[in-house]
Amino acid sequence: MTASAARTEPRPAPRKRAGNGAARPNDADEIGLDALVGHAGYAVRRFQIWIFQDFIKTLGEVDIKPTQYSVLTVIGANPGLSQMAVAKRLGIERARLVHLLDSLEQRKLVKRVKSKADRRSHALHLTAPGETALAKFKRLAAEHERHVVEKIGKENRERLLQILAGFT
Amino acid sequence: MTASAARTEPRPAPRKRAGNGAARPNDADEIGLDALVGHAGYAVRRFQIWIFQDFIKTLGEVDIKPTQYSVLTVIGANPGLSQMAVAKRLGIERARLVHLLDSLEQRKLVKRVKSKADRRSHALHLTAPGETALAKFKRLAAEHERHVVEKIGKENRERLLQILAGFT
DNA sequence: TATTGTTATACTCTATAACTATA
DNA sequence: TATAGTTATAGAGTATAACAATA
Repeated sequence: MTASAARTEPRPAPRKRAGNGAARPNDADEIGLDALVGHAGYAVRRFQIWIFQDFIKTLGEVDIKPTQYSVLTVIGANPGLSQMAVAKRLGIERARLVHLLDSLEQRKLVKRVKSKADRRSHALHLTAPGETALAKFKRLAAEHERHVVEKIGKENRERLLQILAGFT
Repeated sequence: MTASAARTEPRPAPRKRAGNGAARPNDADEIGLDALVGHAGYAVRRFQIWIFQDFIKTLGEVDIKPTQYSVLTVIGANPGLSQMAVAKRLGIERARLVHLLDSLEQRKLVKRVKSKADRRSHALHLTAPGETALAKFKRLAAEHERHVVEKIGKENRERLLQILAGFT
């Protein structure tokens, strides 16, 4: 066992407070998380909420959410993709992608082109204004990414990306 | 610049495919993510989805979701907490906690006790069967945590917990 | 028969607002 | 006035199922 021993096992609850009239920690941030501190999922979820909130705020002026950004980015880098291909790649339900694309198409950022090879499917492309807009979104997203660096540090962000590289 | 240089800046899109009749990557996993690979939020979100799915599956036999587990754990470690205190500590809307507690109370895992100090608030406690059940949930959660280790490795999980320790 | 895009439904989660009873 | 718990509503997000057009 190293100094940073595995904390996979449930550890004894930190001194339970008396449930009686004694001062209970209803007030401050002295409420113990107990086993939660040993669960990666808890920290990851809280971090994910923080990071999405910052993304939404930073790209608020252009009204682009993380999922919309991911769809635009993938279409921009792979013009002609079908809706199924985008949905599978990003782990979005194809039924949901329909509504996402409806919105992006109404905003004239994306266009659905009827595929000649397979007339069931649509080839997805950015419009000319869509290309311009995406460039701006990427600049704002880079600004958001700098907020992440400010929050957890440059090296920690690098490590995080390396650790999670498998979850493409 | 080190070998693992910062990838905060938007990088040139990897060779765009021809949008014409050439083979488009609608089929395989050769679809480039472009700028998304440089965003911590994307990897974190994908990982968070994976980890929650594994948690839900691993604790499926006892029908406990991550949020329910977090509520039970915090009440177990801090008996007598008010609903507001739990909601604030875990970042849950107090309106939503009402329904979560309704469900947990119906399952006889938690009880709401009228507080004598402040008759507006409820002191939250685990029931006796709730204590027993939580012990089992913690064992299953530890099993889930071992799946995380299998997925990303023991050291990487440790590093992740350290990096995200601030997001309590 | 199977697949693509679509529509529809239901359930969860999030975000608000308003109400009540207490403080 | 303000707060704790509750109720209600609307909007995302997720999970399904079913349908039309096409393969």
